[in-house]
Amino acid sequence: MTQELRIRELLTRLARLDAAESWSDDVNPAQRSVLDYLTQANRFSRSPSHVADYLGSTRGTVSQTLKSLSAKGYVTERRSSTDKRVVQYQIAEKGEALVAQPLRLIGGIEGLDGRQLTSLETTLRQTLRSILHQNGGKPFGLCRDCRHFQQNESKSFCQLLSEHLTPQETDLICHEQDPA
Amino acid sequence: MTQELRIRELLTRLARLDAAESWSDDVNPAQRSVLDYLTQANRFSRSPSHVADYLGSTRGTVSQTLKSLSAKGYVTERRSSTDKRVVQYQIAEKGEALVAQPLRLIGGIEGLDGRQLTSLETTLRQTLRSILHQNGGKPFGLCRDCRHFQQNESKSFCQLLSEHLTPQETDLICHEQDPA
DNA sequence: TTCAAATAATAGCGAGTCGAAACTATTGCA
DNA sequence: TGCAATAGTTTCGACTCGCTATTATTTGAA
Repeated sequence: MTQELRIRELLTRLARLDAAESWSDDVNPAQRSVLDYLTQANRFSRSPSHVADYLGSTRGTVSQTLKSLSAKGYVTERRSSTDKRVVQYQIAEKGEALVAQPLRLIGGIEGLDGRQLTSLETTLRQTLRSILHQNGGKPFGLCRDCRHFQQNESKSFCQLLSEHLTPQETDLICHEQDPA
Repeated sequence: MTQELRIRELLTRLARLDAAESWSDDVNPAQRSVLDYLTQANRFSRSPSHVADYLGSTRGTVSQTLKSLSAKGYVTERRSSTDKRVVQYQIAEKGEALVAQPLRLIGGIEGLDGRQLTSLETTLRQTLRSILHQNGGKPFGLCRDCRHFQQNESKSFCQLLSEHLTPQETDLICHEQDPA
């Protein structure tokens, strides 16, 4: 048993325990992951395709998950006016309340000291980048770390989409993000 | 967004990408997790109950998963002679071959340097221990790290189960393990 | 010794995931 | 204008998951 295999085991086991716990009354782990993503993604990145790309899933599966969440009132959906094919999802209050609930994994992570936390985040992020590179996947990084991000006198702008950005939006995930 | 939440996201996202990839022709991620566990667990720890405890799942679910794996020839099952209620599963050659296949997550982890690897393993293990403690769960540690483990002149013995152990067995997971 | 409680495994239910493939509606480009 | 690409949905079959019985078997206490 190599160290790499042991680490994979640890990683998947932690995630599994977290998933087992993240069941709530009527939201399963996959649905919760979608809610987690929606709270972090900007308004250009909340369609079924983007969620599917982010989660390594398929449009079909995510479409069903979003429909189910919508039916239960955790998200709201709206057809885009500019491109009538796309549907923009938005987390509802009920969804935000659920995401805010604490989980044991968080509790476990909180037991680590500051140096360990920073080191852990760096290492995991590096691993993720490497996997995404192998997959040819998008990085889904933050708006403000993007090549197309522009800031003038506290006003932010996306050059790619030609859109103005509110201050909060610069800290959200964008599906078009291309690290600067 | 706190650092703890970001780390949870990273962890679950890595696991999800790994799961998405770990589909093979006819084995899904949950089934693969069971196979992974069976390759690491000793002969006292391979019943549906133990697998369920380890994976944070339920006996019902695991029972079906094992039946399915058995039907496809990845594991073999045998009724215990001492306690006729228990079923002992055993990984088959076909199962071992599948588990040995490399995954992208492993590739990503391999990109880390030695210090990072060790630090990552330590930190994840510490987090896991903390979560299990909150859950009241069993640690599922290795035989040789157990309170009931005894070694005399290269002969190993489990005091709890009054069983002799082969050298290989001392490096396997035991459901009764109680850290020394 | 006997009999009830505990334990191990399994079965059935309903909602939902998952990948894959088929299908509809739009958009964009040549 | 027309046809390929794209976004989303739907359907299919196998399976997971929590839940609630149900059946063996074992254990422990009267």
